[in-house]
Amino acid sequence: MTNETRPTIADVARRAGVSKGLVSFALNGRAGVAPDTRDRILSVAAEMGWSPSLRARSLSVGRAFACGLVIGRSPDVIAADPFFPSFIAGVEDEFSVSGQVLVLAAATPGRHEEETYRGLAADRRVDGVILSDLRAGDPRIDLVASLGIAAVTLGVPDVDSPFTSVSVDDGAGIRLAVDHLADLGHTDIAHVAGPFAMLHGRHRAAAFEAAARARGIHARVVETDFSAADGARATTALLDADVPPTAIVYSNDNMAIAGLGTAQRRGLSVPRDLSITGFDDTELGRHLFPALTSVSTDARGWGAVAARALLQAIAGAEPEALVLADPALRVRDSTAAPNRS
Amino acid sequence: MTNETRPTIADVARRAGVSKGLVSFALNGRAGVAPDTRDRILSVAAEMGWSPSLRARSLSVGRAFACGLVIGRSPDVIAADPFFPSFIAGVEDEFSVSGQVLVLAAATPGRHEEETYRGLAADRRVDGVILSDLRAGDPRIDLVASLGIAAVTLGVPDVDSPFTSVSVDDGAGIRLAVDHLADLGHTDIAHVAGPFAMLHGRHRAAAFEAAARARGIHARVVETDFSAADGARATTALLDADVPPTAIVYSNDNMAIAGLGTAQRRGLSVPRDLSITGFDDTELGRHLFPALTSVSTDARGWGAVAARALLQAIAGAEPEALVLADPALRVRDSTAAPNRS
DNA sequence: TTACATCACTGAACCGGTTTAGATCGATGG
DNA sequence: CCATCGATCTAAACCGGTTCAGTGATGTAA
Repeated sequence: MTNETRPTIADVARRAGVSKGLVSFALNGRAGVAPDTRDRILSVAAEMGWSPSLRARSLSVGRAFACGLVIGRSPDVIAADPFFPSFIAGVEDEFSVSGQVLVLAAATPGRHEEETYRGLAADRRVDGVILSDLRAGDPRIDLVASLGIAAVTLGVPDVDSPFTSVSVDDGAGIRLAVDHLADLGHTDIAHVAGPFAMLHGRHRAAAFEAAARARGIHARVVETDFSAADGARATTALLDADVPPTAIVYSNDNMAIAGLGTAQRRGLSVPRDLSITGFDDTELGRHLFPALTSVSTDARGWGAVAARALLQAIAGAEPEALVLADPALRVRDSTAAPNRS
Repeated sequence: MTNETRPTIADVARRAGVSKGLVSFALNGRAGVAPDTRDRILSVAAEMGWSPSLRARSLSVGRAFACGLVIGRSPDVIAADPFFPSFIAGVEDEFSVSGQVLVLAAATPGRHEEETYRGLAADRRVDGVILSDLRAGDPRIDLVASLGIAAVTLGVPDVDSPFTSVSVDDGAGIRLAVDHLADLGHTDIAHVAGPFAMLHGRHRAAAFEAAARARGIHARVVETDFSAADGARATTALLDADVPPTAIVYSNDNMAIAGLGTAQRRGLSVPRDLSITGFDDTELGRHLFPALTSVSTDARGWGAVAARALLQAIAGAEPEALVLADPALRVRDSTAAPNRS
């Protein structure tokens, strides 16, 4: 147990022989403090091991020094998705150097998302939030705006938004995959998409159809909820078709892995009988047999940029539209020329 | 934008014609308030849409109403591990009903863990922390104790600890896997273990060796860092042996999946040539080919129990040692009798 | 020499709650 | 009839910072 009474600003002021206010000025580097006085104050503070109470600061300046991330997917789907951990690591890269902290809230099905945001705002727990998994006509934009807290959206919303957006052209990633398969000679490709209710699910599907059209390829799309189970189901449905596709572009690695298992279970050989591409480029995909061709995005970098943008928004910066570098395609062993036997 | 001036306790007091103190008493359900006065105060408060400022409360009662979880693994390893998301969902199950909030901090290699804890404590950001991934002689126990914040450990530390521990006998899970394989006729089983520096990695390895000894089985253990890459490397090493094992017990699903890919890449058929078991029972494992036999633990339930225990510890409860239900083995298609050809 | 800035600093109000010491008042009891 | 008591309520201190108006002292220009 440490001695419970930490020094306060008043202790420092007394010891340095100045007023509380001056200590505050010295600490915050504000003008109007003589250089040698400042040094004396700071050294006394250091000597006493004083650091300002965040709670008191928080009350007087009216900021929480914290930002929130509400995750709206079900735990199972998050658990299988490598995006959030990497993204969060990126956010921390930024926050840890700026004294901010990340508050995580999970809005599981039982606990509705809106209350979670309202709760965070009612308590003024956070100065801003990161809105992920943007949906079509996402009600959270207006909700968060009306709650009066800052925000950054991951992706460009399809409704008017007063917030900075940070996005990746994941359609470009899908196009890379389609072009790669077309170059290999595939003419019948399917896309196992994420939920159309989510903007990125919808964007990727649209990019897929556009890329396929551009290459004169027969395209079909199956919608899923992003889970491995649904990825497997979609794969089964595609392979059950009268004339199944010769390649499948999945919208995440997790479903691609489940799809690979599904194809193999039916006796198909990948990539001989079916080519497969993933999205996320997870470490795991590299160790499958065959190693998964996948679209690589920089989730961690995304997190860092989003965090930085959010801090600027909290500081009052004008909203802007940030776009990250395009994803890249990592070609491995799960794609090959179609088997024309 | 909402009107920025939210009502304060003084507004409510004025409108209800009482003093600030009495509003506080009424709100916190303390004795000494006449029933009808209390009702009047509460209805005025509700009518004005007042909720107490968490910041002010935090300053005056000296609590943060938040708990921390510091994740010490590298983002890649976390990304592949379904434990944390599920665990966090469980923590949220508990926190969301008790007005607590979870502060997540990632101590990535660049940013040392100790500073992260010190930072959280220096700012009094959190009232308690959850210590996960316990290590041998874990220095965090003493550190956190000296920092004067409450804590709960996931697993029983091997050093004296003033904190409540919440644990699962994951050794029991490993034993189930070994017994299952022994029952199938395997006499030479390997274990791809987690880092021995982590207590659960060590425990599972010890349980493996004990279970193997009990069944008269030739046992070998390879240590890894829990990553898919290391799981693949360990598998390669095992299969390169003069006489390779006929079954491998992995200490997480992620490595088991990488191991499966590695075996298949060498032309081995699972389970005919090699039986494989995982640990975590991830959704993905069910959709592999072959579907993965795995040890199932209740990470979400663990999170809920740990959260509850931490709240009690913050409230001043005596430390105790909580043990959750034993894990179960989900037998699927990646295990079979050894091929004695 | 006077007027006026400027600089360094103090004192007090303020953020919005909680908590404690005491005031008021009707009821009880001897 | 007066002392005591408990219930109800108020006023003010307190948590630990930030911020702002104002005070002296010093320097500079007229």
